[in-house]
Amino acid sequence: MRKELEKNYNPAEIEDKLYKVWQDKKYFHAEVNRDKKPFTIVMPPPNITGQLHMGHALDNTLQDILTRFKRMQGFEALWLPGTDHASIATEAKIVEAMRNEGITKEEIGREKFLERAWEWKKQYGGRIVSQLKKIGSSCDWDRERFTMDEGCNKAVKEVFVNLYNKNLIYRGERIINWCPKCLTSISDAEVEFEEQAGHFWHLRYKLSDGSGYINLATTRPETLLGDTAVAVNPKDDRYRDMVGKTVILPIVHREIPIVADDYVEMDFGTGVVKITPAHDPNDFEVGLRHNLPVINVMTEDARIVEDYEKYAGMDRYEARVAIVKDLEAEGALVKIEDYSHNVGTCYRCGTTVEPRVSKQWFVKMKPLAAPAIEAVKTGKTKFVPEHFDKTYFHWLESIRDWCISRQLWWGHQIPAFYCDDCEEMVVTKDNEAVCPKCGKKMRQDPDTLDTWFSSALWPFSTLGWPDKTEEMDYFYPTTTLVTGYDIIFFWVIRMMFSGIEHAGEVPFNTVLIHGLVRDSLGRKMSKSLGNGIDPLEVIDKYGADALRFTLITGNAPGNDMRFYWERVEASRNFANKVWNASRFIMMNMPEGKIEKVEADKLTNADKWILSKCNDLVKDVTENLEKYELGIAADKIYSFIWEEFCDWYIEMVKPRLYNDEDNTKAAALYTLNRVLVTSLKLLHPYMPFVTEEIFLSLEEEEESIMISAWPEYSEDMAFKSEEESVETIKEAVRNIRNLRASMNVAPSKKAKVYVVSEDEKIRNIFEEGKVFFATLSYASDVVVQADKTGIDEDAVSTMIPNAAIYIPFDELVDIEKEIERLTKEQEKLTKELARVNGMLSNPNFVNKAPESKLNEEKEKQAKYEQMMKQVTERLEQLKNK
RNA sequence: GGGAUCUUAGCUCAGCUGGGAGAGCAUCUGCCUUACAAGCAGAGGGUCACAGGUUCGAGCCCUGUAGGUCCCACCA
Repeated sequence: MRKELEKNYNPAEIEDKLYKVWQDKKYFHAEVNRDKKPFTIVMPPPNITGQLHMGHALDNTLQDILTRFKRMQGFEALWLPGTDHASIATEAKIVEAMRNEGITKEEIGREKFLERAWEWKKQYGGRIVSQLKKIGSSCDWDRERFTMDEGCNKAVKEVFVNLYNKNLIYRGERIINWCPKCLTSISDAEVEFEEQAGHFWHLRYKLSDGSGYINLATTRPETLLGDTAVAVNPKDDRYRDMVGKTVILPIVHREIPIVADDYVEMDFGTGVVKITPAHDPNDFEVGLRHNLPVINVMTEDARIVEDYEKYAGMDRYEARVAIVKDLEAEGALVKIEDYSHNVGTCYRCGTTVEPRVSKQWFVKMKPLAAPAIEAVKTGKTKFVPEHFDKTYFHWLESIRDWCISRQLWWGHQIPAFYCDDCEEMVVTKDNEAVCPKCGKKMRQDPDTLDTWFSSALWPFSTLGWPDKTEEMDYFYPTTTLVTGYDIIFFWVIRMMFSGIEHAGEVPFNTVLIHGLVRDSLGRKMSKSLGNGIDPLEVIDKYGADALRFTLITGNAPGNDMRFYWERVEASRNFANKVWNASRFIMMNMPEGKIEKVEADKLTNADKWILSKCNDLVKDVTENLEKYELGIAADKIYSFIWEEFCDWYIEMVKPRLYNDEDNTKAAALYTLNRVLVTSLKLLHPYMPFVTEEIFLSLEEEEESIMISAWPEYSEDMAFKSEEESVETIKEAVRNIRNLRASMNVAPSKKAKVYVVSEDEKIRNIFEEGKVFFATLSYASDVVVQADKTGIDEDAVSTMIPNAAIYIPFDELVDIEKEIERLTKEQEKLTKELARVNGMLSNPNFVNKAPESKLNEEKEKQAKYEQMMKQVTERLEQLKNK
């Protein structure tokens, strides 16, 4: 007995249940299977501290659609999930939690801190995973990984040592971006610039020889403590004589040189720059060129160092106020101007970055970047949409060395060891090292690696690399990477050069880029604005299928989208539509298996929808293969709703309700076949509702998600039947239109005459009489070759090669009828003018492709014929 | 300063290799027609930002202009 479905689709009741079955039956699991082709996606690992947001929902829906599609197509589809340790973000959260308890990480020490961190991971790492399951992600949880698990750890050490041995990793004292709040270095990519309102303090420095002053301006007067020079442009005539002289630095009263350097722009400000090598990356470079001393004036947390007694311990902004005041007192302050400029901030905490000179580890980027550029240039890896490759190239071409060491505890500790006695350094995969010179046990570098160092290895570290595993051999390179454009720099680029360098091949063939999900006003969803919409709330209210469908329709790849509840509602309505169509079909379905009906037993209507469905299969498959997920979804939507529900199901009703009808079996077969095919095509998008229906409908099948993807079949292409039914649809539409414009109630049925000299047309209407009658509210349909017996006052409408008359007697208003037909005539006149214009243009006739030419000729014939009909009818009415 | 991208119906957006402008929502008019009112049948609504060019033909390709968004960049 087939299960009866509820009147409305209720996602909440079935989603978790279905997901559990899928998981228990291991449908998500992939194994090396040499009989099948692999399809691989590695999931961008969400942070363990994170909670599911719309970005994850979109990202994972895209991946799930591709995975489910390929799995059904017969690929060994592996979607490998995992989480990221997110060093800075996680450490910051733990430190904060500890602060609330009144303890610091230094107090409990590294070991105890890491214990706590792992505890935290255990507690919260699972949260995001369970949330990913709520949206239906069909990833292989048996292969779930973590960027700090044993395997990843091994890969990280391997990579570090390899790069070090190739001289592609080095340690050095450089100026780096320092976050005074997170108390760690961060990479260039982790600095976000924001426009801030500030000031320009115009200062004047006295020349040591007493010959005058030099004026300059600065946005950071507090760094003056660390100034070691003043610079001008060598071509600047105004200052040429001063180069080589010295000035007295106000407040500090240190004597510093005036140097000439190209870096200085002559026409900006006074053309003079104060040089603070320790606190500005450009100044640092100038300092190197001129051998200037580097004077660090700030502590790790951006307070003034003890050397400057008066300001010692002051925060950089307090010191600014104090120093400006003292400059004024000294007569060195000329004026203060409002000025807004770009300030670098920490992408994690938003604190203004303090450039700082310190000893850090770096990856030498140029040699690694070159092959990564090449791989995209030669098409080994393609971006979708393509234009994102420009972003990729630009970044890689102008890349600077990557600072990878972090002054944090949570992360991969750098595998470098130092001897405290002889300063010897060893880089090794071993967990301990002994000094090769003095035999003493060495001390490991306390720093950890940038989170992105380990995520860069994700596509192969998760497959067992550096070991030569079967998985690595079979699933690598992965097929597709799905991610947002906002992390191309952080992640995609680093995976690319890492994959090429270490695994010997690009990590993925295609990078599918998507945009951001914004709120309905187009703003970024953020915690501080409080405008974020929780995907779980959406799922709760409307179901995961509705959320998924909303996220991938109505938007082109790579573009941002706005989130509207109305759109979710529309998606939910669609799920409900599918549900109800299925419910209707099941209500009419007899017990037992549906027998296949051969083509010669099918009606035109059956063949029409089967043929349309066949085309849909082809289109959707092609679109999915080209990553046009939104287009494919639109096609499925309009096929199911418009063609199948609004037309075919309505056409077929009289046959179902009449047990005498000898085409009933054909109708049932067709309904079933089209429904099952549509469900399969829809399944990657709406996995839950399709599965629930499929299981009630196809009792002998195990699950839609492991059923075979439909394939286009020549046997199901019925082009002439398609045309026949389209002709009848045209007639139906005209009649409905007519009735609506005349305000005829649907309950009022009327006789409909179809008049055509064309026998073929008459046959079409005879064949489709049953459904044509229902759809056009006809009490009776009469098909004939001429107008014999038709009331002169009948209303009429034309379709190509046929006229339709409805004798509405009392309702007919001849004047209005003439008016209506005149409008139709005008319309046809316009169409004819267009098509005649084209066909009488010799350039068009000579140059246009033949198919286009024929198309237009057919239209011309059609319009001429209709014109003739309309004109005749008008004559007739006017002569009355 | 450089680059990317966008400008299409009242709103939010589709529109694949150039061949008669589409969807959802909103609006208007009828319908409780035994799958669905989360529905059905209809209707209105667009100089495809602007100006040139290529082409038989341009929303789509090229050039320029205006406006918006985003990314990158060391003008203190």
